[in-house]
Amino acid sequence: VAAWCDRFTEECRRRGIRVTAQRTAVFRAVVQDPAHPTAETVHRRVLPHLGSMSLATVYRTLEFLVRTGLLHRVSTPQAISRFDAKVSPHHHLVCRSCGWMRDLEKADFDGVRLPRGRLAGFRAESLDVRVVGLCDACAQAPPAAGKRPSVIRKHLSRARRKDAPSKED
Amino acid sequence: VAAWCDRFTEECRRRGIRVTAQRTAVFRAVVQDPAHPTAETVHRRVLPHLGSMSLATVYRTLEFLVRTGLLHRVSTPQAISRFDAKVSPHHHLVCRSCGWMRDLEKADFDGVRLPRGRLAGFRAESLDVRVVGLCDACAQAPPAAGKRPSVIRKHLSRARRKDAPSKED
DNA sequence: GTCAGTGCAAATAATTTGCAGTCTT
DNA sequence: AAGACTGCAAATTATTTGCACTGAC
Repeated sequence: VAAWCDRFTEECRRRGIRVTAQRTAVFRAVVQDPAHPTAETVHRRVLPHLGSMSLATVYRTLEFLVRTGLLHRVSTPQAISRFDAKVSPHHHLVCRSCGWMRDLEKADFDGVRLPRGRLAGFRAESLDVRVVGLCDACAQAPPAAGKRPSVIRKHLSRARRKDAPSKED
Repeated sequence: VAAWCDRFTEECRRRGIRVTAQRTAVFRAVVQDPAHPTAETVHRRVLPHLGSMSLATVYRTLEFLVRTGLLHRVSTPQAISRFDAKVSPHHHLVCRSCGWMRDLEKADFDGVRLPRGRLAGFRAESLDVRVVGLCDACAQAPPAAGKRPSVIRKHLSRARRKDAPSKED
């Protein structure tokens, strides 16, 4: 973990990217969280280390790091961006209910190959296998009576989302 | 295509779901568009047929159809929801730049299996292979000088998004 | 006739941005 | 010192919702 952050600093220096406390903190927050945090989760995690950091800067920094290739943006069924510090090829487990994610090793799907001939007119760059389902917590959670867990966004109020998506620390 | 709509009507009747012009139109719009339209694209496509339909109803209807299992919601790198009328297992091609999507047959990745033992504490339900890259149009598009195509949302202004994401009819 | 379904406009929620001040190189 | 980075608050954009009305069964 610390190694990643060192490599991060190196990489930035090498590219002439300024190394600020905020950038380092954001990068570390993503590295530390295997659940692939949202911008808001990153913000919350970064605050204790920096005293203060605006959410806007978190967004700007995440965006910046994605653009420079130091982070990846991953999409979830909730249509809320999450971020991944592992930029080498790998796959994902994703909870369709809360958006929680976890990495799967590339080796878990080593046999998967691009289907030749199916990709006419498309420039394929990467292949991502996602296993979709329910995470532990959501599988246990009461099915909410008659309601099915499909109305996604509105149930993830700012307050609640603080807990679910990033269980581990 | 027409067959799908018939099956749609049947299925609704059987379940006691009211069949309205709007629902039929929304369903057909999704069926007809292999690029997996966004809510707004659906809205635009539905207008000529109905004379008028509010965007709010489009959202409500899409949400409803997803909840009843008649449509699937698919996530994109842009964090904007897109919809898919093919509810049987299959895979996707997705453009990382404009969000355009296309189906890949299940057969294209038939060898893919869930990695046993890797899924402890996770209730896997489905497996989705996504080939990420650049669609024809985005691959041709000028790289915008020094800018990389990563600042996603802001470049997809309402006006522009009308064109790109749903090329085919 | 009844109640689900719809339109409209206002409310939310995630994300972006203008501007002025601060800090890295 | 120069220009990149940040904070704050306001702006955007996608999506949802309250309420009154209409239409499907």
